[in-house]
Amino acid sequence: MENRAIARLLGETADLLEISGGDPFRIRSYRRAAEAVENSAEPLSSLARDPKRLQQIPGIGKGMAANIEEIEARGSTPLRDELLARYHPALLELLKLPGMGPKTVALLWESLQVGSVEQLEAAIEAGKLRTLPRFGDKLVEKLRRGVADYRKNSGRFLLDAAEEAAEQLSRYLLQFGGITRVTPAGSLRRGRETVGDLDILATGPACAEDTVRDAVAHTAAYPPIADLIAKGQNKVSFHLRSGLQVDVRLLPEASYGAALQYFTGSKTHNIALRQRALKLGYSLSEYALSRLEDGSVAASGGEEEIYAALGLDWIPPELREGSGEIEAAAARSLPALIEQADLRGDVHMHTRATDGRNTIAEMAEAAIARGYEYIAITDHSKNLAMTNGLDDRRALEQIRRIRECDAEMEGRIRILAGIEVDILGDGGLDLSNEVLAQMDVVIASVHSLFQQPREEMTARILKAIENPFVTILGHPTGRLLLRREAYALDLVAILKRAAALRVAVEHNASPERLDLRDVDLRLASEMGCGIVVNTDAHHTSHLDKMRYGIRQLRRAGLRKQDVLNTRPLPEFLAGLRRGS
DNA sequence: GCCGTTTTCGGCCCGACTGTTTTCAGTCG
Repeated sequence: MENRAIARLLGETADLLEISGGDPFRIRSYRRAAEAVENSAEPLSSLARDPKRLQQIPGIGKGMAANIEEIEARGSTPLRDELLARYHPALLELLKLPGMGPKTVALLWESLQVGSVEQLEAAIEAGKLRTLPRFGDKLVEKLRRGVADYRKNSGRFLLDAAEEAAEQLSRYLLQFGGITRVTPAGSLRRGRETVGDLDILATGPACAEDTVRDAVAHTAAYPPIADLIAKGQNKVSFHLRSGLQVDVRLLPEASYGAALQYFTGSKTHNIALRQRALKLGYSLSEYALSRLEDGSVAASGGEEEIYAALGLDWIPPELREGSGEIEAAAARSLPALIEQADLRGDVHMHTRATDGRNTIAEMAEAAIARGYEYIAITDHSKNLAMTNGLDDRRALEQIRRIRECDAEMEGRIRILAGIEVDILGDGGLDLSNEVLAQMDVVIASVHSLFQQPREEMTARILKAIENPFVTILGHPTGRLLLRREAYALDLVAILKRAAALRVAVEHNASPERLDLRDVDLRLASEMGCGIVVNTDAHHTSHLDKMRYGIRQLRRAGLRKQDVLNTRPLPEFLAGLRRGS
């Protein structure tokens, strides 16, 4: 079973346990285990036979290792079976409604036999909720709205949409005299591919205790607000019209570092950090790191000083997922993560020859403006007819135009000739080897393989990448690989053979499609498969999306040397040949 | 259920907001 599926079962058990009123600490240990499993770089299915190795994962002890083994063996645990016999699985959906926690779910179930979103809706309409203790008009109304919102959108937002919303809100907040700094925190700062809600931190003289009231009022008056969820002393929560939930905190300068640390999360990271603080005689809150003995402040203004006071190197937000980063920071062994400035080239982009918007020269100029030393023009091959894909003849013509344009650049940038070739149903390619041999970069993608029997896909991908001219395994293969369970792909076999795996930035992806997982990038790197990050730009402006790809690599803990297109051109090209 | 410079028992992160209450429970991040 895939790690993610195991994690889901453990998390589900935690939810059910919570509804049943179980021991909070036992619940927490299931949650911790779920996160540990999800973040594990190694597939647990390979570890499950060896309890000793399972137990080396922090948060997994003897009992949890046994649970995981049983999940691997038969898909559930005795505790989970018992809980599911008592509670309907649809109860778990109820937990997703705002204002609905385990206690309320249990109450609704036990007193009204309400066990699903549908039944809750019916109970609200029938006025049954008002008979329960603690259920006033406001709570019932909140649940009614919650059900409506749940039906409307239960998804997360793409990083770039969240970033855009954050920038707009920042501009508005900064108009208010005395708000001097606005910083996005939460999963946006951690660079998650999708963002569930937006955490925004604001500070400045206006956020001091005696004046914050006006700043809060200004925040709550933000025009795009669809509905206000909460307004407190220094916190405002609301939904934007897009449905994105935003939490704004207005805090005095003195506690900005502690607040930024706190609101950046992740939750797991923060819990681990607080435990460490306690051991060292401190207490950490969103206001300060303070000494337990007398409550005096040890650090609060900046993140660096807080981490330093706890004996840690500053931890980049992308690594704050509670997966060993604190231990690494204590041992001074955090990786020096790749930076955008390390990149020397973007090697996947389209032009007007197929479905791009710009010419070769325009793409090259845009790349020069972004400081690149080389690019590759990689239009589609003929199998993607709807994009006007290139056949052998047009591909040769395109190579000639690229070479010509490259010469005209007079060394300002190198333009490589490339192609995004399709892996056909039988594992063959839709351009001839004679043409592929003249390309500098051949990205093999799997558009048409989706139609094929799933159990044969591994063999077909392997056959395709055996072609000596194929240099990068590309889109949407990456996503396919990640859903290896669903598509029955042998990820390890493929990564062992592939020269390089492309990490693409999907400029037009939906949240469901954008699910490249950090662990797979690490795994690919460990298997000796090169990593290439590129944008798949169809327009010059798409080149700016590279920053999202960089965030993904950073979250996977990758360094400059792990990524091929940080290298000078000759070494980049050499890196595309497996084993060299 | 996990974990150990508090080490095999007895701990386990912290604070704010809301609604329905008059001292607090539940939810949330």
